[in-house]
Amino acid sequence: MSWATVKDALGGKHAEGSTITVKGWVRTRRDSKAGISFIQVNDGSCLANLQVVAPATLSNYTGEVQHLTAGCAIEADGTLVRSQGQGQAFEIQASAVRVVGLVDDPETYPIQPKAHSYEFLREVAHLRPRTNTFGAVTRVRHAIMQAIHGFFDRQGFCWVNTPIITASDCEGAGQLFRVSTLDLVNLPRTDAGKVDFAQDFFGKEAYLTVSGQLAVEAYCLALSRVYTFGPTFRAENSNTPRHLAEFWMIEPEIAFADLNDDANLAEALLKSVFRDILERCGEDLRFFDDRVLKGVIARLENFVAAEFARIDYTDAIAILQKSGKAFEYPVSWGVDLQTEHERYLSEEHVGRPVVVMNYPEQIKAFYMRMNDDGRTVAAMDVLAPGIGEIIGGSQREERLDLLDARMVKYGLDPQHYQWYRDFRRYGSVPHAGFGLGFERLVAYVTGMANIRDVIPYPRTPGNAAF
RNA sequence: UCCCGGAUAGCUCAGCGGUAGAGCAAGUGACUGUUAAUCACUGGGUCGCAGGUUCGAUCCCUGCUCCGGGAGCCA
Repeated sequence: MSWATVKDALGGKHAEGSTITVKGWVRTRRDSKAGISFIQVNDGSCLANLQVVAPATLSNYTGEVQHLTAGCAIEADGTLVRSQGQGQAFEIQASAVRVVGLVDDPETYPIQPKAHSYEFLREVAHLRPRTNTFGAVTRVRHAIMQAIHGFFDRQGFCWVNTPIITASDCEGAGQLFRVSTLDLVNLPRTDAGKVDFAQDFFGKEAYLTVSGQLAVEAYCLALSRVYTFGPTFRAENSNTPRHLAEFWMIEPEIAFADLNDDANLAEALLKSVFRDILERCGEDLRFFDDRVLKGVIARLENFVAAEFARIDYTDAIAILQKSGKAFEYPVSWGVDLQTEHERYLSEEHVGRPVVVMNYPEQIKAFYMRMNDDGRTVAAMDVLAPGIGEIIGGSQREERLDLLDARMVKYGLDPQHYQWYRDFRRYGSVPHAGFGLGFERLVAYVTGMANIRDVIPYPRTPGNAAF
């Protein structure tokens, strides 16, 4: 590109005194009757704005420059100079300011130079990337994605693109979105009166994926180290700051590995990503620390520095029972841990990330590996202070007879999982993996409290706007 | 889905049984190498929707819609 980014202009990538062009959107304009206007320009390349100093001698000064308002798109040519004012090292002494796109009606332009509520900004999700917060979220989200791919690449993993449309009638987790081309108001019927899915696009019932795990296990048992990273869909009526109907999930799967290897991988991944972000996203993180959540940087630094605690579910239950806390949900062996229990364990009892391992088999999915005690499975959850469950994973049941037994116990027909059972028939090996909710990770890194504000266009029950 | 809370100007909010206010934003002017500049003036509202009570409802009551917080489900 033949013009300079704001990031490069402020970051010393262009020589002082050189003539450059910048292009971006006006954040604010201040006029001085001494004969100049100050235009804060942002192009999203970084958090900071570039101050364009426009002299009254410009031919379009009174006609255009003095009518610039927040949101207008401009190009400015000028000399990069040290700023005479406080607040920025460099600025542009403009020789020309061209208006590329004006704001039709400044009074109703939603993004004003003031604090907006997140709730309001969700209603203008197409314009909120123009705010400091959403610009920073977008850059950090990108950097996290790069950091994840970078980590796996260095570790010899292959990124496997598992299907988004699936015909597996039970992937194990959550309500499914149906995918169909049938005419809903005139459904084809079988003689028995049932909907005739044989006439549907795929010749059978199909859904959006709730997990790529079963599909990626096939590649794990050939390439040893693989992961999926893609959109995931859950049709649950969840209305919380931690749930989306459409979100992105990372699911690594490793062969010749047990639950401890799995926990080691989870710890290494998270720490590697946080280290990268601390190193790469300093300006944006300082903004989050200052304006969004005090202490978010220290939280990341502590996360990187501390060893994860690891406790058995059975021990966790004992700890909770001895805590003396009056929990809303009573604790006993066999119950799933509630949010309040997870918070106590990670925030109060150990004060750092904790991996809870080996859960009762009846509260976990059919594919998890039965432990030798006959009553727990090799499952783990990673609980982080301040966000709760961020990772859920397990060692997979690699023994066919035990897998079949668990399927039957869950009311699943092994006939429907022949391809999945094949892995256990042909060169089966111990393997393990986990699921990491990408938006929960972004929320944790940025300190944003609501997951709807770390994805560009959130999909939640009753809301698929934009 | 359950429990709480909310909906008043473009935005953030205050207010009151007698047909509405502030700050910011916008427009105009003054002033100034300014930093979410400052000052003055101006325009801007079916007080979420539908019923009910009342002489009169933005205010009280009922229903609905939407939003937020907490919980469940989970990543």
